[in-house]
Amino acid sequence: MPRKPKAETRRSNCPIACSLDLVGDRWTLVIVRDLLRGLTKYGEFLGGEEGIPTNVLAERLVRLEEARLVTKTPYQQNPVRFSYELTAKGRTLAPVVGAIAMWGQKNFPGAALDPELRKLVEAHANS
Amino acid sequence: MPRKPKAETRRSNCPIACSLDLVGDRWTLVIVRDLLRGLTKYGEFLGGEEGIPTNVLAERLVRLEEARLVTKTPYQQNPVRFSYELTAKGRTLAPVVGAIAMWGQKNFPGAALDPELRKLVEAHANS
DNA sequence: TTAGTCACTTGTTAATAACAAGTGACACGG
DNA sequence: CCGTGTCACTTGTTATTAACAAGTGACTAA
Repeated sequence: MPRKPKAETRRSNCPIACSLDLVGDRWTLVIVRDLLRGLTKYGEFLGGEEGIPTNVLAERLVRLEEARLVTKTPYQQNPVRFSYELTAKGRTLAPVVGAIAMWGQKNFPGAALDPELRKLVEAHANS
Repeated sequence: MPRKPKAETRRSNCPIACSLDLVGDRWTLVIVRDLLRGLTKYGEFLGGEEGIPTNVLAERLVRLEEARLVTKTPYQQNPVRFSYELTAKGRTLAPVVGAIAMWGQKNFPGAALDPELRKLVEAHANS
């Protein structure tokens, strides 16, 4: 069951399409949102109010790691436990998460952004 | 043929999660990209270099219409043909498409943004 | 009459997501 | 030492969605 042909075939040279092949799904950017908020542990992501399925979370984390947007480092031994953090490259996603957050706030009545996250996002937004 | 229960259940009140439920997939924002570029006809979207499957395109267009991001209007009779255009609300997606485009340009070597689109995106970006 | 275009729709199969349960390594309490 | 519990996953199974292929209806032009 070696599952890794991993063709890495771009469907086009458009930067939008390329980006969407990596982060264009319902879950990846909510994980990035949580990483921006400072969450680090598997169980913390799992416990979010959206209720991400565990296998989806595990798969996305390895994908983000492979793309060098996230690092996985042990924060304790016995038993070994890992913490996930955004790399510098991963943090450059903040403006896209911010733009989406702004758009969502305007267009979904009642939707409110975590204040901690809002500060982070406003640091990148200008207007 | 019961058409749609249409639960419209938000998985959370987070504006990011809400937005991703609407536009968080591999195709929706490439359609929006093409709309921003001024494409209007079904066949034009279908003919893009990414090669969107026709049933996916049809489904996304009704979804965008239902969300009032896109209007569908006949531009000729005999036979009737439609043109698709962004609404004012739809055009407010420009900053998120722009942020994604910028990110993709930085992170996918060789990816180049359509110049026409770049102008549009730079009008919304500041930095 | 025949061929062709456009904008879809309708299958059918392949891939992915969602849900449920299980696993291994350890810590702690009795 | 033994059972119970936690954490971070993995493995299966079913449901939903995407991809691919083909067909349809309303025309136009030859």
